[in-house]
Amino acid sequence: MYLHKQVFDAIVHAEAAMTKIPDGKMAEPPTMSDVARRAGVSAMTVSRALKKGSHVSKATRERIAQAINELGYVLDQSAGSLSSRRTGFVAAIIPSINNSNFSDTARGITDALEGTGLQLLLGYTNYSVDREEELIEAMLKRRPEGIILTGGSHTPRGRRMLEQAGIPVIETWDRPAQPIDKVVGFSNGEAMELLVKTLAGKGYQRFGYIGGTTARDTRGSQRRAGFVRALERLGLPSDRLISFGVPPISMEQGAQAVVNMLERWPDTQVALCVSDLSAFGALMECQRRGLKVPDDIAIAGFGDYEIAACCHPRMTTVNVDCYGIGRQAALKLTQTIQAVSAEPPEPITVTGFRVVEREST
Amino acid sequence: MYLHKQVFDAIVHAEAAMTKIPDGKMAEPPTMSDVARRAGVSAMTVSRALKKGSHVSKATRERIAQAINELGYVLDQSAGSLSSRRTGFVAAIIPSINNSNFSDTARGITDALEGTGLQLLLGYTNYSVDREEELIEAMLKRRPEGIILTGGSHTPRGRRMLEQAGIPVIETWDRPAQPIDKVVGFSNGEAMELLVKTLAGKGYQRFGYIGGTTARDTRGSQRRAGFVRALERLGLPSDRLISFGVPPISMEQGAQAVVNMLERWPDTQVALCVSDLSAFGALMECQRRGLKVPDDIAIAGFGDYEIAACCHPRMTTVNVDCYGIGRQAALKLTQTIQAVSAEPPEPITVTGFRVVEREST
DNA sequence: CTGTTAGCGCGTTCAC
DNA sequence: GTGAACGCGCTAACAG
Repeated sequence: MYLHKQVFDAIVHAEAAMTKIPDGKMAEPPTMSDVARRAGVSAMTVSRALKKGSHVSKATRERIAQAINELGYVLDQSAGSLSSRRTGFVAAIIPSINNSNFSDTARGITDALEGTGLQLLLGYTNYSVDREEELIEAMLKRRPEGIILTGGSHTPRGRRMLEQAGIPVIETWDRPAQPIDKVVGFSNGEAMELLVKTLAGKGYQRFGYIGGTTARDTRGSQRRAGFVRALERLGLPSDRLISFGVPPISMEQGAQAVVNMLERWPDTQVALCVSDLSAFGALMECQRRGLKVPDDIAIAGFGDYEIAACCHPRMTTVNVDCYGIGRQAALKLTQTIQAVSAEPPEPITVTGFRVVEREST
Repeated sequence: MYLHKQVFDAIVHAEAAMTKIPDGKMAEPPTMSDVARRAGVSAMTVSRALKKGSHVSKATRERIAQAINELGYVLDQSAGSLSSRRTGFVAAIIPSINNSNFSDTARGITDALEGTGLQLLLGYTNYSVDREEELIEAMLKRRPEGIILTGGSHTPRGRRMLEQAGIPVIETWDRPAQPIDKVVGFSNGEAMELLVKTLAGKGYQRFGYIGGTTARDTRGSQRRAGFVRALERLGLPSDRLISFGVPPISMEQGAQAVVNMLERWPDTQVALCVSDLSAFGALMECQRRGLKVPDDIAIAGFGDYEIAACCHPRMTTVNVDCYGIGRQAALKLTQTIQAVSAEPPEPITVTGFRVVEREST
């Protein structure tokens, strides 16, 4: 599959560099030495010219720039990292990329990394801890300078790899009982408790809960636990729980679940859903069936997705600082990396949440 | 920031490897030689044992496995790639991760890469070609074995880097006039034309279009062009065009745009939107204003997002094979990589689309 | 089945 | 301001 370097070099230097070789195969990219030769300097000088803040005379810098241009040279960073012992990227693992809560977190990470010389390498697990373990290993093989995880549940082997990786580890979106290293998150249970209390304060008494199978979605099961806890404290019944399939939870599942709930407990006053997406599905299904929301049944979600602010009626939900979680996680990461020279950051940052009351309750 | 390797080694080998050094700094990860020493073999044998399909005796394989376990060793793939000249990953650049159309494509890529030994490295541009150029460079610095792009519009420099990278390049979600290399996509213009024709066939005559500022969203502007073209062919007016801000287009923008449209052209019969998300925003806004959809005004979207099938009334839209685009792009990529030994794939694959008629029209 | 040698492309380090 | 030697951690190639 690969030609010998020498063979390539012969061709590359005979033809113009970096064009297609006659038989259709691709040429090898030029190296720093190729650039150096063309510019009449040493490779070291090219390396310096490519790094900002290093002293190279204007004249040679320009000759090098021209050579780079002519050859279409792109630095081989993997070779550079080997030598400098810095790979220049951090890994982040999120459950799903198609979920604006988590992609907002990714955006927060990206933004906070801006200007640090660190790049984000993103992976997604589809809510599977086994897939997470695979990803952790695949990431660590590339030697990230830090790693950001979603949640505090990992396989034993995944956890062990993280502990031994010798890099900062930030767990987010949760408050793990036994953090691996640093944490940026909030209690999903408390957030759901707050929602229940807020709605109970408005007079609702018969609450139902719609969520996914608990085993697979840690944050979802914490929200459910918070739901039950809050109702128990209020002395209200807490047994109206509908579970549907595994995450990623779909809108359609919310639609089916609310039907299920109204069949079993027709006098339910308010349905709380594990996320705005299932809440939206429930809301639309109610409308389809001619039920008035919130008069016939109230509905609330979790996450404050765009859809919650835009649907009709607008959805009551819990806003969590997705973007801020990402920003602060990345910040804590870079601070930890620089901790040799500066003060190490706090091990735990608790992020806020708040109930957003809208028309659906 | 970093200690000398020697210093680390001294500490690491004095203490147990890979634990925190007393003062809180992290230890360097163990190397293959560390594992080899502990297992009483050469580094090369460790390398072989780590690679499936290579012949290492059961006894030594087990000793190595134990040493790896005890040390918590994880292969340094970046060093390996330098030597083997294979990085084991492909790059994909999509406009937004928080968009189920594109994340479905990413999922298709991931799935098609399964078992090939190739990993996906994902980047997102926020619909900016400048950001795309940055990403292309950042990706190429890590030497991907192939690259998958969204759309056919790139900066001149981005295009040049891609042409010279010496790796397969797949442009997707579009049919570029001058492809860089291979293409997996469809004509966004034709797809929108088909939607217009289908709805005209149902008797609609006064069409409006809601989309983003055209300069920034190539696929959006192609859809708009298709809209205009189809109406001209049908001899119907094609001047009812509402443009709102830059992508990513939000639901809220769709809501504002439909209001705008109904103020300017109150007798509009059907509003076509650049995507289901803006169409949904428009739909909800109409309901808020007491307009009946589709009786007072019909609405259609583009993309067949989950929300289109779930909202009330359900949304007419154009289904495009997002997942299939990803699958086929990755397939074409791996086929091209292996093309030295096998048949090279077709340069262009055209993917399908179809109108999904629902209740909103 | 296993070891040795060499070198991947670059940055560190030191010398000039 | 510039260059030469060396090594990062690993694997290809060859030898045994």
